[in-house]
Amino acid sequence: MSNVVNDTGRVGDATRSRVEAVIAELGYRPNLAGRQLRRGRTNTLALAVPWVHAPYFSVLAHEMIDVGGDRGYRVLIEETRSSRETELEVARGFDVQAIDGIIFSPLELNPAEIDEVRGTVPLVLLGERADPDPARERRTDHVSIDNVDAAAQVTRHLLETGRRRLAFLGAEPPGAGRTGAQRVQGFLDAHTAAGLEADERWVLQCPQFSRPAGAATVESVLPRIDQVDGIVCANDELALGALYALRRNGVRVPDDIAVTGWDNTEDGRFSNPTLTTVAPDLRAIAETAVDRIIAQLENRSVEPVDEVVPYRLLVRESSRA
Amino acid sequence: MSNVVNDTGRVGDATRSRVEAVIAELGYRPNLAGRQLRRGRTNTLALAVPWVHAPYFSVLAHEMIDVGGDRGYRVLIEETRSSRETELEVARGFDVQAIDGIIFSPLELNPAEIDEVRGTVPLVLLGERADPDPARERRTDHVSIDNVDAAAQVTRHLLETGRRRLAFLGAEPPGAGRTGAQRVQGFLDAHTAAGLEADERWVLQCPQFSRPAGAATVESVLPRIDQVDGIVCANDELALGALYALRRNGVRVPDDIAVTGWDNTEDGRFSNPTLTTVAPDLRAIAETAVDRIIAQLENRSVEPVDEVVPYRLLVRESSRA
DNA sequence: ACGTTGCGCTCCAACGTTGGATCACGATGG
DNA sequence: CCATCGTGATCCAACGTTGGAGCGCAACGT
Repeated sequence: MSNVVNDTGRVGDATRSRVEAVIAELGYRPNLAGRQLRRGRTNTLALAVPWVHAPYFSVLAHEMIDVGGDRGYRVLIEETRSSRETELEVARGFDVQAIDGIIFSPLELNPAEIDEVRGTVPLVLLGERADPDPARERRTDHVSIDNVDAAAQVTRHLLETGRRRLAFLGAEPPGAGRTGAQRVQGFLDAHTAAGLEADERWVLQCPQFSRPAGAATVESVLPRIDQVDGIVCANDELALGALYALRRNGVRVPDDIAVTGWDNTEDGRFSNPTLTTVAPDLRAIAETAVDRIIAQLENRSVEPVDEVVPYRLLVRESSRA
Repeated sequence: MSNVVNDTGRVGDATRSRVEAVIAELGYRPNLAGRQLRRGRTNTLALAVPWVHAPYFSVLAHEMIDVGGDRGYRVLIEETRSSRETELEVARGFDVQAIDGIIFSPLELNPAEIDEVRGTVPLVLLGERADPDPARERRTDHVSIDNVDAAAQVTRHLLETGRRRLAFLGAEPPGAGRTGAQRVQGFLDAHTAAGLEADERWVLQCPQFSRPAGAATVESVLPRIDQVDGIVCANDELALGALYALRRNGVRVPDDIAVTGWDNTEDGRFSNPTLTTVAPDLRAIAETAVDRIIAQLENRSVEPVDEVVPYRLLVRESSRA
């Protein structure tokens, strides 16, 4: 019977059609638990992200589900809620047997910490590239765009269109390897390359990468906002929050201040003004990540890789000269 | 041993701690497949939505995951991609044994069609209320806000603030019980109640409830856009698309035309102008839905219910007088 | 001293699937 | 006519968990 369902073994034509008839008649569906128990595989991948409802992650989830489906895998979404505890659970390979592999977009943990606790479950990290200690040998697959490079390119774009006093919104302390830190690095690099010096007082941190946080941070520097003529934001949500706060206070974008985002979320494509942004190739990220998991499952290429996928700079109204 | 893990049966203190020590030492985690096979339960619910990346559904998913987690259930997301085929699979109770219950937000199927094909898996429908044949006996649980009532309230709000020639964006043919149809109904009801007559030529359909679709539909009626002074949209995304198209063409919101949305997505809270919207109580929807599934699982109250959860009208800039 | 009670430990079948091992049978070759 | 071979059907153990059945033992009552 399993030979008919899975088309294995030697089965005669007569028996085959007889079995098929019964299957159709009873509406038989193989029990996944039994199958899993026997096979030891679930054909299920987990995608662990901080929040499903963040625009970037919801689109990422959509792409992963799509790509996973193409490859014969169900993808289930796990929310870490930016909790260190939950992220550690994920890195350890939570719920091991129920899942064939984990695609993990960490927020609180850096690659070194993940390498330290990770088990044997196939794991691919998204979104971080820099490491606290770059010399350290990586043990885990990794997929992302070149954050430093992309941030430098946005910054150069603003400098080249005549903006001179730039702020950065969504910075994070260097050394921990967080996303915000890498993007700040590119921001600073671009200044140096242009023979300019970035003003450290305008490298601003935000409690989260959300619209309310972006708006609140801009509000807090409003008294001296006329000192800057451009704001590079670590993501679209911060940028949209910034746009909101600026508009509320009569600052015109892009006339008085240019604003750029990151992620190419749909909100930024339809916002007023439309948002200049860094557009990572999400499809490529999803495909690369899923394929790496499959490679690990098949024991091919045990060597951890560090895949860099393309991105594009999309210039829109918010940074017009 | 299972007696220790699950705290069942009679176990002495000595044995208990001895077993616990071994569990800790080996890092034992119960195998879910084995457990499921034995127990016949998975403690997993499926949430089936058209798209994960639509803002409304991504927030809904977030709430479901949260509420499900509180109740001891993992929630996994299924994308139907607005495919009739996939929706039928879901209604039939796809992947039965792997899932304890399904929370289903249908797009293409109406309640009657779902009742017809549904199996025995606990099922709760979201978002639709009207039925092609209201006299028909419902067989499936149902949770939503009162769409007709809410649409009437938005429309009344516009009429009361002096708007007189209103359009509706995102209509759907009546009779099929689709969301858009119910909201149009409320729109028409409010006109009648106010002793006015809605202009049928301004009841506009859209291919999808998305920003691009909203923008495209507004573009298509631009030549005669000065005939209206208010647009009630079937959701926030359509409304944001409309705002975009209007702005591109020099129509001022709310000065020339008022625009309202539906869903209270974050995009509408930070858009320019901010968007008047109908805010369904998502938390209540999630809690009610999950609790109904659990009730069905426990065989309590086999009677299908039709729960109506609260909503609020949030008036923002886009409909100011 | 023996029977009874009940606590707590050990044992084992069953959940459904799978695929190798085993077995039955007809065909072919010597 | 018997031995061999190949085809295809059937059988069964194993995956890990669970909870009831069964059993040993100590405490208690008579």
